[in-house]
Amino acid sequence: MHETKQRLLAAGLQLMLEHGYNGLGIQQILSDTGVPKGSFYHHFESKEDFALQVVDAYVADVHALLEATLSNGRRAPLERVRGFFENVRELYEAQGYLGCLLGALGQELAGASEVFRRKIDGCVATIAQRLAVCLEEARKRGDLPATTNTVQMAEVLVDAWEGAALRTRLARTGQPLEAVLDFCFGAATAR
Amino acid sequence: MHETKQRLLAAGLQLMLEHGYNGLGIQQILSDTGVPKGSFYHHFESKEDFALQVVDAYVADVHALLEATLSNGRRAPLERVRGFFENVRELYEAQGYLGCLLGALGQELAGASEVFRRKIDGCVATIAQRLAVCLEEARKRGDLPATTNTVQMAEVLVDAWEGAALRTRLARTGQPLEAVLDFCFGAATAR
DNA sequence: GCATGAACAGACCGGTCGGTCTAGTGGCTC
DNA sequence: GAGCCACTAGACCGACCGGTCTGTTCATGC
Repeated sequence: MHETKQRLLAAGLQLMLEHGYNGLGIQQILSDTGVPKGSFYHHFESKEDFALQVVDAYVADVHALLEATLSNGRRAPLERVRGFFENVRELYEAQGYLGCLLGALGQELAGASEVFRRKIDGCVATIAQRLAVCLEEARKRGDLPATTNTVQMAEVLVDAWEGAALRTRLARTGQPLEAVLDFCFGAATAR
Repeated sequence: MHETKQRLLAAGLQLMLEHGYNGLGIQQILSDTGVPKGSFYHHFESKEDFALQVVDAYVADVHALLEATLSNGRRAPLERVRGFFENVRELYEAQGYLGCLLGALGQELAGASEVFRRKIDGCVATIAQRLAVCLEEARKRGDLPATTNTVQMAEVLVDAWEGAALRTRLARTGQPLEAVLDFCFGAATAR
């Protein structure tokens, strides 16, 4: 991918986390990156197109992290799932506790834009599906009660996580993230 | 309170849930309510002042519901807490699954506005505190394990709920709300 | 019947928005 | 070295933004 385009996407991720979609003007992206407007509209059809590509880049990173953590055969499957979230928490910390881009854009735009609503819902669902596979593995090993609905549990895990990410954004602390993990993982196993 | 002001606040709640803060123009509020701009700026200092008052009205409703459900002495305390969330779920359903205003504005504005960040964080924390009181009552009765940290549990409950509310907004279903409640209440007691 | 001030009414303002347009530039191919 | 095209560059556009201003209406107290 062209270097200018990459620079724009990287800046877009950071700026959109901070200001949201409507709160972020094209001009600010251009000033921050030193890219002229002509280049921007050469690489992207519109602001919406740009934001959707920023989301794509973001979820690509998430899936890379999923791949890296979930397929690690040496750890127990439940450990791998928790390890994934712990890794994401560290990422949030490095970004100054601004939460999750999917949650931020989802909240802001789901009410007004079907395109974003569907897109982000799909991204979240896909992430949950990958976690569900690993949870199912744990269930079969007896690490989870045999009656556990692992698909639903993965959904709950992701949803609760997104809520904790929002709180992290509000309180500027990582504490909600830890708390939600402790609760969910403590709860799920000891049923 | 003046009737015009009330009309503006009521419309503001609905419109802000749908379009967010930055996505909602003053003009649209005025068209929807038939109120001229002069009246708007007579009742409110600015758009920000308006939004903060919309939030105030929203949390006042939430606290009224908390009062109504939590102080009901006939039900067990844990039942009352769950009953509160069930009531909120019905509210969301009536609004077409647009989620929670605190979550929506929190996500959109926490990164850019300290005023909103602090305000909404405070509102969420206060709600959690009231739930914690009821959870503590449950713990003392033996409905929760004696070791339960009820303050933290209340926080987790609220955070997870906000996450489910976001998902509800994305998927336009009440299902995530039910799932998170089932998980949390099933988990908390059977530890 | 007159003064007062809250509330209504909307024209108007500068600034910023997303987006377009034309021009220029550098490097590749033949 | 001519032609081509991806890319850079930024002036420019109409629309719309939040907010101000001037004026009017109307209920109330005296």
